[in-house]
Parts: sequence; structure tokens; C-alpha cells
Amino acid sequence: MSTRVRFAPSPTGMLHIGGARSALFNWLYAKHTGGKFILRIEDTDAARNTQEAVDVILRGFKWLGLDWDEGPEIGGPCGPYYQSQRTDIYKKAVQQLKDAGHAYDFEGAVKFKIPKRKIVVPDLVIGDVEFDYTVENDLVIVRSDGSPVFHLVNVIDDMEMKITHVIRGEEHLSNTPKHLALFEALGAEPPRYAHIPIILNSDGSKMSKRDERPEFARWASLQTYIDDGYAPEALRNYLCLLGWSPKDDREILEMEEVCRLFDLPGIVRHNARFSAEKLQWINGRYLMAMSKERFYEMGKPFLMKADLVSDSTPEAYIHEVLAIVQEKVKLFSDLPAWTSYFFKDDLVFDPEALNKTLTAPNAKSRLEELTAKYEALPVWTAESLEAGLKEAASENGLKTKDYVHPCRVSVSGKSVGPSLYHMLQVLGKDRVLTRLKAFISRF
RNA sequence: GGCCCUAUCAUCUAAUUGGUUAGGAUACAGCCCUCUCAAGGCUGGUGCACGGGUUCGAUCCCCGUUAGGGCUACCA
Repeated sequence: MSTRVRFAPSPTGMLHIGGARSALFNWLYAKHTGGKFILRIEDTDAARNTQEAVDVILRGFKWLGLDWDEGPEIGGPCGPYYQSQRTDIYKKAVQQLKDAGHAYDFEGAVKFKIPKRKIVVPDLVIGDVEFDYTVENDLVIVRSDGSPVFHLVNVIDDMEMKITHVIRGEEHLSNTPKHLALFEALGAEPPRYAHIPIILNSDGSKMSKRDERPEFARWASLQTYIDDGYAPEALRNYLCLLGWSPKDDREILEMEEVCRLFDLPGIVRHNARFSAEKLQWINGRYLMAMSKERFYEMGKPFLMKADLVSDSTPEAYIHEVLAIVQEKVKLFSDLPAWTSYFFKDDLVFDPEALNKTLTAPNAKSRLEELTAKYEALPVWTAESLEAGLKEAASENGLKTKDYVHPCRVSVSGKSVGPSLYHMLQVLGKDRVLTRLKAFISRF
């Protein structure tokens, strides 16, 4: 039988990073086994169920590159895929449980008779886990307002949708005996369960969007990674490495390779702490390796948002700018800081760099010498600019860096940046000479 | 409180199904390279939570302790 796995998010207005990781593991397992990945929206809470909240989830999935075989927008043979549209199915199942004597009315609600015995959860990651249910209370499955609870709909949907493997966070392990009992009462074969470790904050606490510490809370939402300018393939790669590894020393992995290697027994049993540093390192690796075209496509929106470029900015110029900073940038959100002087003529000078340059011995005359050299340049390329600068240096018995640093500050306002010569080439002769002269007049 | 899961460098992890100089990566430090910053190269330090067993021998098996996490709702 073909594998069928699912991810069943609740539209709360955000996609939790832990949820995204669970979804990824399900998706990987589907790919690995050649099965189906099903997306099901658990929108039983009418109060916060909005189309916008659902869209947040769907957009997150698309951004991460997690495609689903059945679910919202595409449908499938086991629909509908919104729980809010499946109430008849739940009603029927509750009646069936009542008829069979497994459920009963209680103060307006419906309770499920928990079998009073030991229940073993055969978990594919953790192993067999035994729970003593001899003293467990019966479970409310339909509230007095008529709405079915999570445990019930979750089990019924998994049954109806013929889910074969439930891969979910370990926080659900303690609920699983209830689900197993429900399957049994419904006369259905339960799926196999695999409870995966949870992602914790860097300090070991639970990752929550409600964390009082904003620097922790923000990491809980997928939107943060989108806004901060992470590449989806980098985040996906990092998420794979939280609780799973290819068992060799590789860390940067193609998704096809992960799909091939990924399996449930290879999942680690303990929780993992989230590390923004490592994610950033991986992201830098992906940004460096990505094609110039993709870097442009992903980077331009960040420049637009910062008002550095508009639709009338020549595309070729943006391309050139992005090409020379690509290897430097760790996050797309860093792009404005790295490139603003390419697009704005009113430079913002780094105070320390400015002061250092203005007080450097003979800085003014050096800049004058360089300006003269550059004014006379017949061609304006990184090579000719480098040659010209080195010529000025050797003529005056000074080092290359004695000219590079003041020049960099003069034209960019900063002490750090991409290769100076490429920077000058892209800026163009007019801009460079204007800025050099303007800076000289500051002395 | 009760029940459940977990425990290798600061962090993510590998190997050892009892015998290893316990490996890699991130981060950190130093050096090299260099027009700055990165990248890259080299080097370095840091780890088997603790206590009992079992055994010729435990990081690895068992028990306990401790610590972290989860569940314990007419939340999901």
C-alpha cells in the first residue's frame, strides 16, 4: 500500500516554524516512499478561521517549496480538506460510536468511553511506549455547543483520508493512546505513528509566538524568515538538520538527496535547539552559490522595500550592483545597507570611517592624485581602475591600501564593502569623480 | 503533583550494537591570504550530566538521581 501522510495545521494567522518542520518531515517521507502528502486545514475554531489565515499557511508552504498532492486549492479523492466542511462526516461517526456503545451523552456533551487498560503506542522513532489508562477519565469528543474536539476530528480525518503514517511533534505522544482507542472503537486500523523531537529556543525553552522576549517570539513564525531575507532552500536545509542527519559529514544537501536518504528510524530522539547563527551560515552558503539571476529575483524586492530602487531603475544597473555584493551578503535584508550608496547620492558617512579618513596623513593629496589619475583614464573597468590606483601609489611611494581606504570612504561613506575596483566600475566615472571631488572639499 | 519522552563539545550532530587519540559543522580564538569585509586555508580549546551496578573493561547495557521537554481542557 502506498504511503499517505498529512500535515494538518490550524489557521491561527501564522505558520509556526515547528509546524513547518513537521510538514517538511512528512513531505520528505512522502517523497522518500513515493507516497502522497496531504494538506488538511483544521479550521474548526470558527472564531479565528479566516481565509487570510489559511492563505498564510498556503503561502508558507509554497515559499518553502512543499507541494501537496491533496488539499486546499487542488482537492483530491478524500475531500473536503477543510474540517469546517466535514461536520456531517463527524456527526455520522459520533452516531456510530454511540450506537456501538463507545460514546454517551453527558451534560450536553458527548463523551467517549476510554478503555480502562494499558495502551501501548508503537512509535517508529521512540519505540513502544506504554500508558496506563486504567484510571483515565472518559474523553469529551463533542462539546455542549455541538462542536467536535480535536482528538475526534483528527482521528476521523486520518481514517477517512486513509493516512498510513502520522508524523507529528512529540507533544502529541501523550494524546496518542486516546487516538488509538478511538480508531479501535471506530473499527479501523490505526496509522503508524512517528513522534519527532521538538525545536526549542536557543536557551532550551519552548518556542512560542507568545514568548515575552520578542527576540525569541519572532523565530517561532515562518514569516520572520521570509522578512529577514532567508532563502527558502537554506531554511529547508537547516530544518532537515534539526533532528535528522545524513549520517555522514555533509550539511549542505540537495533536496533530492535528502528525499533519498530520509527515513523515520534515522530521526533523533531528543529535542533540538534552534541556532540562528547556523541558519545564517547555511543561508550565506546558499546565497553565494545561487545563480546571479535568482539572487536578483530574490534581492530586488528588498531594495524596492527600502526605496532604493523603483521600476524605473535600470535593470542592468541593479544586476551589476547585486552581482558584486552577492558573495558578501548573508541575508537579503542586509542588501539595503550594503548597496544604498549605489542608488543614493547623498551618502551617509560612517562617523568613525569619516573621521579616520579626514585625519589620515596626506589623505587629501592622495585623493587628489587619485582623482587626477581617474579623470585621465581612457577606459573605466575594474582592471584599469586597479592599475590606475596602483600607479598613483607607486609614483608616490605609498601602498595600495593608502589609496583604497580613503577612496572607498569617499565614494561609499563606508569602510567595508565589495571589491573597491568593481565598486567604482559599477558606480561609473561621473559618480565616482563627483564624489571624490565632493569629499576632497570636506578637508 | 501524576504520567510520558529525552540526555555526546556552547549549539546541531556522527561513530562505538562494551575495547576509538570520541569525528564533522556552527560559534569562538590565533595565524595565513588580502584593498576593507566576507569567503578560503591552517591551527587551537571545549564533550560522553551525576551516582550506583553488570563486566576483565563501560560514553554505549540495567537502576537511581539530576536536568530539560511534553501531556495532564467541553485548546489544537
